[in-house]
Amino acid sequence: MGFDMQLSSSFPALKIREREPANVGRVATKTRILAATEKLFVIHGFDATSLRAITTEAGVNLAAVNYHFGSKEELFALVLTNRLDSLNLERVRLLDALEAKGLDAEHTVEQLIATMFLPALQLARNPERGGDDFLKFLGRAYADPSPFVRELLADRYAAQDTRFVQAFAKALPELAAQDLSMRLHFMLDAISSTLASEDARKLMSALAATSKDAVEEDAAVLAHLGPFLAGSLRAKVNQSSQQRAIRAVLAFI
Amino acid sequence: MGFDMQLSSSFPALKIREREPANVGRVATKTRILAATEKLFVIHGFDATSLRAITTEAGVNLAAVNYHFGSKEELFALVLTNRLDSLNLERVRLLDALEAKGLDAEHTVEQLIATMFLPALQLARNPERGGDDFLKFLGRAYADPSPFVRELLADRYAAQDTRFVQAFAKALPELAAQDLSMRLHFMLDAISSTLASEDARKLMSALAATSKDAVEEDAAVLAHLGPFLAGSLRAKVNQSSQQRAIRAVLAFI
DNA sequence: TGCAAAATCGAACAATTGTTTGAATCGTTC
DNA sequence: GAACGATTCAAACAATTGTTCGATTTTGCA
Repeated sequence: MGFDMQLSSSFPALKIREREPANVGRVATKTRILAATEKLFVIHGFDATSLRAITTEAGVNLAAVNYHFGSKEELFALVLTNRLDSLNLERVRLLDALEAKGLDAEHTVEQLIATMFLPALQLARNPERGGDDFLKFLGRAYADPSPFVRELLADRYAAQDTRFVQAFAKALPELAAQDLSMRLHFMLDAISSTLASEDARKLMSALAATSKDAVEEDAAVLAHLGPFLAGSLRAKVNQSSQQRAIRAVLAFI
Repeated sequence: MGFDMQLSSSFPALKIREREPANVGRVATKTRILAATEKLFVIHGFDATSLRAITTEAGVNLAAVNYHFGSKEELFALVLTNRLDSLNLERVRLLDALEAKGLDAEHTVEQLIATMFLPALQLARNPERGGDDFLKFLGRAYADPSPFVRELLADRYAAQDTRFVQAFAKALPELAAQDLSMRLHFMLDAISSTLASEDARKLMSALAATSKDAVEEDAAVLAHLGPFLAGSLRAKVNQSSQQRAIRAVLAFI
C-alpha cells in the first residue's frame, strides 16, 4: 500500500533512509526498477536481462541502477533474496514444527514433501508476493545457469537445504546415501525446470481449478505432485522387474 | 582414424568436397573447430561460448568459423545434430523392435525406460562418440536455456519424442493425460539437469563401478535409475496417505 | 526564499560480442 | 614455374554489454 499502488509490484516498503514520506518519486524509482527486474528476470534469466532492458521497462534512466543499487549483481541479489528468504524461513519453520510434534512414521516422506512445497504454493496465492508469477520466479531462480545466481542460492540457503536432506535420510533409512542424493537431486531439478516452463504451470493450475477454496487448491496440486514424488523416493533399487526389462531391451542391441 | 588422431575429437569424416586427400591442414581446421566447440559447449553452454574462445581453443583464426560454417548458429547446429541424430535414431529403432515383438504387459514402463536410456549409456561408452563426456553433452544440450538450442531440439526431434509419449500413454492408461504429461516433463527435465551436473554423474559412475563388464555397468546404472523413474510414473494420484500428510502439515500454517 | 543534498539525465567509457573485409599465403593443376 | 582457387590472417566493423562521469534538475530543510 502507499505511494506505488499503480504497480503490479509487490516489494515490501524499502527500509531506506527517508525522512520525508512526501517524496513520491524517490522511492518509486527504486521500486519500479525492482519490479521491472523481477519481471524481466522471470522471462529471460540473469544473463539475458540487460540493464537497458530493465531501465526502459521501468521508465527510468539507465544510470539509475548503478546509482541506487551499485551494480547489476547487487540489484539481482536484492530481488532474489527478497523473494526467497521468506520462503526458506517458512519452510524450516514448518519443518521445525513438524519435527517437534513428531512425524508420522508411516507418512514421513509425504509430510516432508508437503512441507517443502506448501509454503511455495501458499506464497504463490498472495498477490503481494507475486501471485501466479511466484512459481515462475522460483523455477527461474533455481534453474538459472549463471554462476552468480547459482552461487548466491547455494551459499545463502545451504543450511536450510541440509535440514531437508537429513530429514529425508532419516525417513528413508533403507536407501543408500548415494541413491537418496541422486533422487533428491532429480526431484529438485525437475521441480525447478518444471516451474519455469509455461505449459507445466498451466497444467498445475488446471489441476487446482477443480477445487473450491485456496487451501483446497493447494491440496489438490499436492495430491497430484506428492504421490509422484513420494513414489520415486520410495522405489526399491534392483527391482527384479527392472532387471528383466533391461535384459529384454538389451536383446535388441 | 586418419589425419587427426591427435585430437580427442570423434567427428566422423566430414563429407566436404575434397578431391585431394593429401591436404592435411584443410580438414584439420574444421575438425578442430568442431572439437573445440563441443568441449566449450559442454562447459559453458551456447550463449557463454564465444567464437573467440572457440578459435583460441582450436588454435585457428577467428574468421575461420564464419568461413567454414557460415555463422555461430550453423556451427552449433552441426555439433548438436552430429551427436543427437544417431542417438534419437537408435532410440526409435529400439522402440520399433520392442513394439514389433510386443511389450510385456507387466513391465512395459520399465522396458520403455530402458529403451530411452540404454542408447545414451551405450554411446557414452564409445570413446569415438565422446566417452564419459557424451552424457554431459546430452545434459547440457537439453538443459541449455538459449532459444536457438531449445528450438533446434524441439523441431528436430519432435516426432521421436511423440513416439515415446504415446508408448507411455498406452502403458499407463489409468493415468490422466494431464498427469502423464506432467510426470514425463518432470522426468526429462530431471534427467537433463542431472546429466549436466558434475556430482550427479560421478554418482552414476560410482554405481556402475561395481560391475565387471560394460553391458553390466549400463544395467547397473539403469537398475538404480529405472525403479526410481518407474515408481514416479506408476504412482497413483490422490493417495490417502498423501491427503493425510497434507492435512497434518496444513495444521501448522 | 535560498542552499545543500539527493536524484536524474544525456553522454561517453571500455570491454565484449558475431561478422565482414581485403590482402597474404598455401596447395594443386596446367 | 605460372595461374588459379581455397584457405588463412590481421584488422576492423557495428552492435551490445555494464559502468562512470559531469552537468542539470529536483527535493527537503533552514
